[in-house]
Amino acid sequence: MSKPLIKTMEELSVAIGVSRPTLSRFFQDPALVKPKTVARIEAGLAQVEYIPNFFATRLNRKSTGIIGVIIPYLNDLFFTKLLESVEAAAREAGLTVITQCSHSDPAIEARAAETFMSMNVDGALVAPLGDHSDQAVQMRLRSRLPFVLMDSRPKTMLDVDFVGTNHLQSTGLITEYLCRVGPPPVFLAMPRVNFNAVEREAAYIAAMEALGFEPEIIGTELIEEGWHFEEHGEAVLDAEFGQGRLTDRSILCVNDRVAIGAIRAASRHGLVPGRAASGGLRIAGHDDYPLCPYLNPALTTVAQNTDAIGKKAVSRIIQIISGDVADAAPEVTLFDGYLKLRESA
Amino acid sequence: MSKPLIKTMEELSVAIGVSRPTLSRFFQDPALVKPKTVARIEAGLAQVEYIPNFFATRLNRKSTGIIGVIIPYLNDLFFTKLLESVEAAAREAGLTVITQCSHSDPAIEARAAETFMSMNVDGALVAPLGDHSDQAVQMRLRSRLPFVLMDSRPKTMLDVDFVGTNHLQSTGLITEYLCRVGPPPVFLAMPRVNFNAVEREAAYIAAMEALGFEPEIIGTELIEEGWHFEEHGEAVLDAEFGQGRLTDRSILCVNDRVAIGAIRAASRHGLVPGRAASGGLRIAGHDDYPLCPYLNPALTTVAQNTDAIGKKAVSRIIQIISGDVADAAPEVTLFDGYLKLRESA
DNA sequence: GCCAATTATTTACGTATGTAAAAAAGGGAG
DNA sequence: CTCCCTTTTTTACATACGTAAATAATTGGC
Repeated sequence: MSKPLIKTMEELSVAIGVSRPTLSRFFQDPALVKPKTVARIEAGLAQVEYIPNFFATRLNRKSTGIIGVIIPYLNDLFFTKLLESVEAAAREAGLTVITQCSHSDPAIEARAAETFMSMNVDGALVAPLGDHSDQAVQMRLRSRLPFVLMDSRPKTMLDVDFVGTNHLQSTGLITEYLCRVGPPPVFLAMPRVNFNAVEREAAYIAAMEALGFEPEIIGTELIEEGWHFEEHGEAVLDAEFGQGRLTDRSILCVNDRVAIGAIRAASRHGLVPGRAASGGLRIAGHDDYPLCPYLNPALTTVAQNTDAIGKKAVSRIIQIISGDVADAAPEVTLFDGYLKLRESA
Repeated sequence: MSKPLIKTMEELSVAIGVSRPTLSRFFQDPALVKPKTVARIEAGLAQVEYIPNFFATRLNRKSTGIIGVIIPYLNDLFFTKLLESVEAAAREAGLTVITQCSHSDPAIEARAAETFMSMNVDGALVAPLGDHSDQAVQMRLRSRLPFVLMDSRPKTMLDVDFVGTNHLQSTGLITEYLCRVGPPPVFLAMPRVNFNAVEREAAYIAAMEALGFEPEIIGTELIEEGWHFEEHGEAVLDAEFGQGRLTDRSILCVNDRVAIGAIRAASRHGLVPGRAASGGLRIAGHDDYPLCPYLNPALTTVAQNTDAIGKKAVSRIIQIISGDVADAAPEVTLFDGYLKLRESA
């Protein structure tokens, strides 16, 4: 039933009767070995169980064929979507991806970066934690190997390859939409610990001013330590609605998870946000979180093109790895968001 | 600004003036080296940039200190929650975790298993894909290294260490609850590609029969290729409600993501499921998906103790690794679910 | 069937670190 | 101050495989 287990290429070479280096070349690419020998090796391989040691191969090769990916949270479908896209693109390119999650902890994020350096990964793709990221470690990582930032970019790391969403465009788009179909929106922000959040806030202000409206921003103070997005959205609007405020306004949430909380707050106060709503309340989000179509009401939002972001991040890092970069000039790629009109606004 | 980069322990040893093996022991545990020498090494380390090579260390150590984790999907917060728990427990135990995602593809799952074997990981924690899993590869993995199954268990792998939820209890609990507060529930199942789904279905039947009710099951036929849970739930109930059926019944969904679709279908038909609902429609789920409290209505469900499952899986694999297992007898640990009464039922 | 050119295989060395056994250093008692 | 014992450090070898250069085998042309 179970084939004899062979641990090293050396053993395998005596078992099959081919030299070890030939086997090494076979495992890298069978085309490098004479077809007749290939057949002999494959016949032998069918008789035993052997897998080349991952560490030994990576230790010796010029290139490890690994790209390291760091994402900040796991409990957010936006990042898992992004990760799916990255993994798919990497797989297609024949790269192994090692993912590490920061779990909201700068120390863990820093250790992940060190792990990647110690692995001699071909390149690193990182979606940073935010303000709390240990930027010294990030810069060290960047200085040592091909490095592409994804999703959000610290103000102190502007001179870095980056792939993300054009928040000026995306937030502008939804702001304009909301202004077109109803009263100018209030912006439901969040504590300013996240670069994208701040950027969206700024984009909202710019769009409002361009349209001649007065920006109004709520929800920037931290309500409770250890908060989550949904909780935050619900808490802020619960307080507002409780005082009878904003019940007939348009509310643009900094992201969909906050909007989910916002919708919940609305329903707790007997309000039904919607385009044709009786009271005039509208709620919109940002990101196109996978569950948006299933909310009640279904959430109107701006989609981020996570698929394009992931693909581009991988293709860019491959480009840097292969060395055919025009200059030392970092490339910044921003994808446009697109409206997802549903029921809530 | 940037310290001189040192690539090998050898270089470091001449730079500091300590022998390489002493450095090796220092990096494994500074306590193995004389305090005076430790001070000298640390002083030297502060002057340069050096990180021991990940592959070289793992290649040589008796134990790699790595546990491999396989999860089936990334786009499901249940698994990300489980993964968070596993990573936290592993970190506490000083283990490095390498996670691979199957992306619903048995071939990828199989490759992940091979990667772990080629890494000589200390142990593997796997949440299998389901029917489609390549069980030969899994069994090979299991035969070669400490192996613990999480979340769901193929019928062909009963003789394996397993940590999961007691679905007989959890599904029984919610079934009984629904029977107590309203009409006996219909079970909204799904195509039988998932072991847990089948188990919950069976548990539902058992609970209903024990209570003297006739089980009713819907949604087992596949409606569309490439379906997702939410979509499935919505499609099945949309069809039912469209024909005027089930609108005043209790509906127990095989999991929360299906329930999310179910609630959506209800709302599209103007139905508001709830304990005090006018029409008598009730909807309940299983898992306590993180967004349940924010749905409209908030979803009543049975929570799986993902935290306990993750912790136990890690402690069990550590136990197997350290070799102090009573017998070759695999251990099966099932955690009870607990009711989360909210609004929908 | 023989020789040169080409391709395939092997020899020999390299990779960065772990580890057992041997050597050296240190520390305390007499 | 010396000797013995303990703790550190070093020497020497091991890990599993990649790779350039040298050697052997193969093929095609004559």
